[in-house]
Amino acid sequence: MENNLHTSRHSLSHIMAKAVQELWPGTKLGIGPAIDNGFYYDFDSEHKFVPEDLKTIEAKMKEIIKSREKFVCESMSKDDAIKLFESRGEVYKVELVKELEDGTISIYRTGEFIDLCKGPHIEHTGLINNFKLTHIAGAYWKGDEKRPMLQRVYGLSFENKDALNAYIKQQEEAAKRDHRKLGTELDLFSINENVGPGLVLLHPKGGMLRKELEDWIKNENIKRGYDMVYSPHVARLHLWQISGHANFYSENMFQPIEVDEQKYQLKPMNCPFHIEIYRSHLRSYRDLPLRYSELGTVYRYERSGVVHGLFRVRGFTQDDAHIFCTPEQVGKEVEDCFNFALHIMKTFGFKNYSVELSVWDENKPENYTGTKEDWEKAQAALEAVLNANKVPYTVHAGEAAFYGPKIDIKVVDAIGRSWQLSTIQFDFNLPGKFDLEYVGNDGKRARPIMIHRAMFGSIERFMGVIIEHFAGLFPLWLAPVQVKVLTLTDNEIEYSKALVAKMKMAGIRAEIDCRSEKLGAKIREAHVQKVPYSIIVGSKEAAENKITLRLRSGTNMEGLEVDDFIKTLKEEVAAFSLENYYK
RNA sequence: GCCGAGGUAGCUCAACGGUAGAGCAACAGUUUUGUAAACUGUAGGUUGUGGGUUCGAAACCCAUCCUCGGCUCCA
Repeated sequence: MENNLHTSRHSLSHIMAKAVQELWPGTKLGIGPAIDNGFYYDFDSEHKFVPEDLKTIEAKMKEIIKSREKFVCESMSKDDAIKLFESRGEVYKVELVKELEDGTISIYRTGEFIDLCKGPHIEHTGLINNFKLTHIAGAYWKGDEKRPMLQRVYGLSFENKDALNAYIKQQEEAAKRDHRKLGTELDLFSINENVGPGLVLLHPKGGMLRKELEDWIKNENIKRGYDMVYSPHVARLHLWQISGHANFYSENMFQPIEVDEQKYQLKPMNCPFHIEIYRSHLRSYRDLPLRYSELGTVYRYERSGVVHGLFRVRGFTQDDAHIFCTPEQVGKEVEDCFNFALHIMKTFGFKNYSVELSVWDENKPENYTGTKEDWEKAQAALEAVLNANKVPYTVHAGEAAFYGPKIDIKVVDAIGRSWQLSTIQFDFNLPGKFDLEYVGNDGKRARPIMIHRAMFGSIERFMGVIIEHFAGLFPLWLAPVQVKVLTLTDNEIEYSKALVAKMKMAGIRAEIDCRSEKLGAKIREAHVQKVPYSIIVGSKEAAENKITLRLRSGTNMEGLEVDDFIKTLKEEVAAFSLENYYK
């Protein structure tokens, strides 16, 4: 069934291309594959597609579908294929054919329409039963920004109309948990035009969420033997020249600023600072491994079209750490980092994540520092950890950092895009650049190995991901407001204020809602703001010195002792638990 | 950065060449409420910004900034 769907999606892309060429003769074809939810085709056309064209194309496609035209496969020699596509002006197809290995080439005809294609296809166009064109976007030919930009038309297609509608419905539901939308609704953060693109303002509730995350990760670091360090946001450009960032990373850096005729650079990474701390003493093998951690705020110049909510910003804080160790220690250190990352996935309840091993592109050594031998050794070391832990992973060539290979963990956002969180990176560039040393047990100087790692990745991105993951319904320990006390009348204000004060003293984030609104309105507001627990106080509660608890689900628990409630709440918080999450 | 679509009140949107409006939120008053929105009123905008066209511009043109969907790139 899955294969059939893939085939019919691919056939749809042919039908769309045929429709477009009939509507706008002279349109050249790029590529047109089936994708996860449908299909697309890239066109080079003098006609600039506008959204209204989608309806026109759809109508034309429906005609083609009605005509039940056959998909006919033909084989021919490479030379004949080149001649055929040249005669039709299909320059992109000619380029594709030329890249194919010598031998027989297959093409598919649908009436007059011809496409280079290895198939398979459905038998005839009449077998298509549903599709919907969704949007137009630009896409570089062969994904290369130096090549022409083609116009890509996307379409959706599923087994049947119900499945298509279900998909559209699901996307609409997913959009409701978009962190940018929830960020405004729950008053967590804003990104303001005066401040600048990609620069985040955390409002009090977002600030509290971040504080909880920071406390948690600092604790986890300390438990695992990390030291905490702090470093400045700028440093002399000289530092970045030593590290190589000024050469290999300059495209991603803000322009230097001049102070007292010296150039200073806003930091895009924290590594050089931690290295300078390492260099502040002569180190012994007995000192290693040294693990320096910092919530380091970095600034990167991101091109204007790529910033995206909290996911891709220009100023962000990494839960960064650098581990300096001997070659013998490196395997265990990488493994510990990897398990740390898995611990995060578990604590926050992520089940849908993927592990990637990012290695260099050996055809482009000029983009990297280090020798071939370095790279192969390091990649083998990372691979060994993944294999030993029996983790499924994929290898991505050319996605390594310029200074070394890495293990990345990615999670999927509300609408299916995947974002990198944890990263564990090998570095054989910086120890050499900064001439790092330690004294071995033989009394000789040796070069330490350096590992960069971030577990959340960046706190901003991580916050964005958990906002979507929990759809704003944070587990108790993360909820910016944990308890809202709702008064029934003004007579209960005094008792309620005392309750709030008592909870605050116990370390619970409680607020009062004593507006002159009806109880229903206060409950609604607390619900919309996704507060985990509400306490309702009327004359009965105040007289008996008790509380009525209302859970997020709507369940009520009457006649509770305040002290008991505080105790249970504190236990739930301390457990960092997702157990009570759905109650 | 590139292709395309957009920026109107705090939020969601309307008006689309002829006096900028609505709902929610905010604020004030009234109401004192028992489980998902009380009532009345008030205030809030050089329509992103800067130019231009026009008797007249939120609307048309140019530039620029920002946002969104992709591409490319990344934590």
